[in-house]
Amino acid sequence: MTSDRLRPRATGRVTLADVAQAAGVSPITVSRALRGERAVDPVLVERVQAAARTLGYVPDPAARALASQRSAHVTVLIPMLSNALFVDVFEAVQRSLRPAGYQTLMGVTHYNQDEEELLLREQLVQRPAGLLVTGFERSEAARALIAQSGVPCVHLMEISNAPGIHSVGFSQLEASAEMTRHLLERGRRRIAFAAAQLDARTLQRLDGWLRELTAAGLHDAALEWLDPAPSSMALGAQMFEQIVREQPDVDAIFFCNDDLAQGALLAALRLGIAVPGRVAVAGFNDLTGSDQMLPTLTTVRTPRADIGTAAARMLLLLMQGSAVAAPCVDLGYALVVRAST
Amino acid sequence: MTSDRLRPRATGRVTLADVAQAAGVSPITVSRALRGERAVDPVLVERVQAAARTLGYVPDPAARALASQRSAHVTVLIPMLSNALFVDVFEAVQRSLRPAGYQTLMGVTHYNQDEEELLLREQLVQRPAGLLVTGFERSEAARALIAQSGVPCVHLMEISNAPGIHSVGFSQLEASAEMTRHLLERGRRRIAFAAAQLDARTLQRLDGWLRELTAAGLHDAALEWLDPAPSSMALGAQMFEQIVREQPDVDAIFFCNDDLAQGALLAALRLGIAVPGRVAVAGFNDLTGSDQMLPTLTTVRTPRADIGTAAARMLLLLMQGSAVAAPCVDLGYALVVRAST
DNA sequence: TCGCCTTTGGACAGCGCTATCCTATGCGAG
DNA sequence: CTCGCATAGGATAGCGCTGTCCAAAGGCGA
Repeated sequence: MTSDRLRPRATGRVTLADVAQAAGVSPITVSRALRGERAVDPVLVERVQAAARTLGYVPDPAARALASQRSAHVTVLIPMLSNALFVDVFEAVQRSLRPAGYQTLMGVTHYNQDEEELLLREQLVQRPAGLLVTGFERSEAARALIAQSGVPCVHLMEISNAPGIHSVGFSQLEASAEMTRHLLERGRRRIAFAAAQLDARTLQRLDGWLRELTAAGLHDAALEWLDPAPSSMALGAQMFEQIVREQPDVDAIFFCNDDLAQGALLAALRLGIAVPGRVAVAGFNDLTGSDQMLPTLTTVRTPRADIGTAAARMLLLLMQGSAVAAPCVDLGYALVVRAST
Repeated sequence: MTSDRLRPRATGRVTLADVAQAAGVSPITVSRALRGERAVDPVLVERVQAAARTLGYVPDPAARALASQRSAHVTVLIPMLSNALFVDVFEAVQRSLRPAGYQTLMGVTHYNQDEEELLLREQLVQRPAGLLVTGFERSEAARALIAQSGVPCVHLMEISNAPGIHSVGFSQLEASAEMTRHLLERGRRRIAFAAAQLDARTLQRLDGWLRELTAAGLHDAALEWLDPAPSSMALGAQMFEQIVREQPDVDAIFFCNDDLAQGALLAALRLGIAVPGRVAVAGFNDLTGSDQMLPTLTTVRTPRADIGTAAARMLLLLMQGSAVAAPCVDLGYALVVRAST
């Protein structure tokens, strides 16, 4: 006979031991049968599952975490919630992870490395089962924390072929280069690049634009407009006004995010500046509303929901210890040509 | 002497016992000193804190949850992430709860009662320290789950004076009524109400509009435009076109959310319909971009960040067992009159 | 001075689960 | 027929912390 108690738990909770008693097996067998861990006689599995169902047994995550030294939590670190981009990624992640029994915890770094490091420290203490982080730009200490923790980690948004690194994203640089080529093909020659929130991805987009303009022999430092402030429609409007005022010969502006571009389109309407007649406007990410603007906004559709889904799938594999066939998944992007160019 | 082990833990983790040994006290004293629980000699507290700092001790949340039967998690249930409204509430909540040592877990119900009930079930198993839910509209079973769990719960967005209920929000009905009165004062007589995503709050806004129009003797069922689809700029544009086509004498449209109203303003531009000349347009929530529209959008500013902050503060009190002076906090709203009316 | 009550430290016994080791059984090879 | 090995169930011992009870020390009124 097993050693499980006969008296009910003080807490009133249905425990493994209760199920074990009902099924006439030992608690450890219940544990194994329910988790599908090790081989258990199918007949017993059936009996255990029936007992668990009858008693309404639900495993206690805290006890499980304590005994096994790992939780069923996945921490997702994203830069900002006000950018719909990351909200979409997060929701896709959660949608994939929840059915697999994982809780998703969101940490917002506000584009701040110190804050990210602190969040990482706080989260790793909880022994998350997995980690999802945005991009590769972080402090040395943060990098070390991740590596030392041994927690499986997948990087979002950008891609890298570095050994041991798992990433799901697309080439920000190539996406930006493609948009720049599109503007060149439309005959634009004075193509400005306007960016806010100067994080790593923004700068990669800057590089893509730079590469193409340089290749075409059309680069001019006066065409670079970088503002470290957070991205917003208001800022886009303001940048647009400034650019057309200070560089009247500009015939296209490539904004590094759609919210800036949307603000710019509205500013153009206010100022009576013809788009794309006098100046073409392009955005990035294909956010909500870009297809409603006047004119509709040409942009780059980025696969943010797919990134979330694929990253979650990869993390699931890593968490169960499986090998990942392709540790670097490039989901690409799509140029969406609308009326603004 | 105490019974703490001398050999290091197998996991290599610094435990309470290690701190106890270093400080020369029993583990339970360390526990109490660190939590500020019960009275502990200030001298010992000092010594324990020093030892903990030196050893880099961090409490294990799983062990704590198992022993105390409650976690340091707070679950926030919101309807939708695509509505910036809830994202803002959530961020404010997290910002207030994190410094207090609580983890925030977000559950998205997609405006679906079954999904909410399932989420609640999943979450309550984890014995969260607190619960934040949106509004009062939920299944009987969900209500019972919350009540039986004994987990402190604060309701967001709407307010109620019902006994035992804790809520932070504002009167959706009064806010809507105020906007309707504003339109009436502007001389509008055929004021349509256009809503999507027909949840409880939307319907309260409908009631506010209805009350004022009825009071003014101007109600007409043909002015009600309700669409159960999710709210979006595209839908707003579509509704605008339909309304002006089917009810050409409409001289104002009050949209129940800013994204709809923004879409409507853009549709008006496309169609060459003068706003507010031929028809005034009003929104609700004062979302990003409403101040950038052409014309800028008249709307109701709702205190979403404040709701998150105040709700978190109230929950913190409830979680520590304190009495809450005012269980129903009305944070009000502000009519923001801009150019579209 | 005695007895009672308050204050504060500690021992003990779990919380509910799983990692680890051990044992019993069955089967094929030699 | 024996040995070795694979398979599957179980006993044991925690994981790291806190709730509960107990005991020792100190304070104070009668």
